[in-house]
Amino acid sequence: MEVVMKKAAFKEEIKDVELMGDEDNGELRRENVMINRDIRRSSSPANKVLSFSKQVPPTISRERSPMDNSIKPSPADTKVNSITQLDRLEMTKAEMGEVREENERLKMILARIVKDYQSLHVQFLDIFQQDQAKKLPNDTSTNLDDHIEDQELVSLSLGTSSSGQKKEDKLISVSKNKEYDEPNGGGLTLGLECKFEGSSGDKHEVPMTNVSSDNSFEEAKEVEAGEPWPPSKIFKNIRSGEDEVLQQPQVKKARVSVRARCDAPTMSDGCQWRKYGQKIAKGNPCPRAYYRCTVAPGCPVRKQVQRCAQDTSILITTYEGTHNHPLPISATAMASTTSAAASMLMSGSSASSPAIGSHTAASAAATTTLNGLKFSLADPSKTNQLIYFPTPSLSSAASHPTITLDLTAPSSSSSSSASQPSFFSTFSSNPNPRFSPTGFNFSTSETGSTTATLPPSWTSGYLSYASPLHIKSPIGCLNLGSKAQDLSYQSCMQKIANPSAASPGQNSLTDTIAKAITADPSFRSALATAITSYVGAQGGPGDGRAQGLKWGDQLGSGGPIGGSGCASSYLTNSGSPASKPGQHGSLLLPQPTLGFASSKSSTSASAFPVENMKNIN
DNA sequence: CGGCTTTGACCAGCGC
DNA sequence: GCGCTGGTCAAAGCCG
Repeated sequence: MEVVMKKAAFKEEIKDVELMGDEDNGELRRENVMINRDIRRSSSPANKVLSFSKQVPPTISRERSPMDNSIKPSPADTKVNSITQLDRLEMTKAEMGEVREENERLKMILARIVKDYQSLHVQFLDIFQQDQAKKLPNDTSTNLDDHIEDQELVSLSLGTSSSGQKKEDKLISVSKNKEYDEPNGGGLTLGLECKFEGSSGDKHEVPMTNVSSDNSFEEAKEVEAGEPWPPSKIFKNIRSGEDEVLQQPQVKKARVSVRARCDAPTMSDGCQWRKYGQKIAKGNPCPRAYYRCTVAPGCPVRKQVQRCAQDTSILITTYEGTHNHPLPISATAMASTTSAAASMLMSGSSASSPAIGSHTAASAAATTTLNGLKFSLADPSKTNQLIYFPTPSLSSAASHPTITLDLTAPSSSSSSSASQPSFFSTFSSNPNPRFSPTGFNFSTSETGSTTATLPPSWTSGYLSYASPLHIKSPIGCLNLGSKAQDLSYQSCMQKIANPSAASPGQNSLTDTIAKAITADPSFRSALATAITSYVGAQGGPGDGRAQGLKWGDQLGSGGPIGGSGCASSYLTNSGSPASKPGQHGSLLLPQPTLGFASSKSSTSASAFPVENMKNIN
């Protein structure tokens, strides 16, 4: 019913926009014709008098008309007339300028109207598709389903996919609306707004519309390290604002782990953490540190920090729990990412758990809707999978749904195919049908063979979250969301990840990918959510909106982010001033970043503009 | 002196 | 039931 109503509403909207657009187009065209005609007349010496006639009373024109022989101007009159003509010429020039400006304005208005229309159209199509998908049985055995799936799922496994990766390994899919280079952004809020709890800290508002009841955000298991998180012990400690846990005791809270190259002991995520333990985990000589959020007493959020056994330069930070307090903006950035990932995971796992576990006939593809995004949990054996189910080798202890955000640049030695830093998503699950560890990797990794890999061009473009969605640059600007956000994310990421990654030859690929991404509002939303999380929001407290951020340049310029020593290889990609103990330079960054800094710097994270991070939960 | 880190002990879950 | 492992606690020490 809702979908039908939405459809109807969108149809109305689209009709309105169409009508308005047509009307406006007609009016604008007429206006432009008139204006251009005037301009032509004005600019043509022969027609100068005619153009004046528009402003000058007919009597005057007639006075100067050469055809009017009855009035012969005297020499004095001629002199006066010439002076008058000079004045009029000046007036014409000024008028031309105004006309040009007006013309430009009209053009912009027209473009905006067209964009709006396209946005609405995309939204309508998306809703229509969702409606259609609902009507269709889950049984994908039919060709019809396959066809629809093919339509809706478009692989983004372009570019740096591993050699062994086939097209069938598509993990990330976008809808078929590829034809829209200017997908809508108007309706895609992406759920990136971080709302402050205000006085009632209990309510954790999660922007995600379709997040499962478990809004709380948990950290992903360290999939790569193969170290499953222990089960639900956390629940005992996390109570405040964790009602959802009680509601769904069988579902463990999602965890989100972030992999990033970092020299610093920890990543500075804008939060204040206190170390409360350290363990040597099995299979990893590097100790695992346990941190507890100290921003507010009783905050249940914890994080674990451990270096990757294979590559000690990679720092794996796993977040778990729900903040019950406002957070710095930088924390919001991370929170948004993790929240989005966790929400995706949670909603996906809950929606698809049966399919995952049983691999029944209906397991071919379960669709998870997150904030309007559709993330399909698909059977690994099928093509067009959005979510990849990794090896069962993950121990059953991996009872937590997990998402891994991988920001690590590909290791030349370990990465088989990806020679460029890239994003990819890894959705994984263990045999445990209930809690599928899920990886959401935004980069290449050693496990890239089992993950969808986005092309390196991702890092070479311009990705902005703004409305409307459109390609802004040949490299591929993704304008996501409805907010006046302008994030030069890709350029930033490129600088961060690999300055040399963006080669001219990749532009076409980038375009293709950008188009593919922008074609699907759902994926845009997901992508935007995840990316925005990293990019962060600039909005102040109370203004949860991620606002126009342009931190790519700053990142690239080796700005104060250097203070955040961590993930330097990715975010600064240079010998950024490695964070020294006690160095808090990164905290001066106005723009949210994946500020990676030493653990000590975290204590000063409050220097960041405060923004709510609770949507992580 | 307060806050934080360190570190060994303790507890709980899970597999065998 | 036992051992292994992950996670947490809390005392001791360190630091600003």
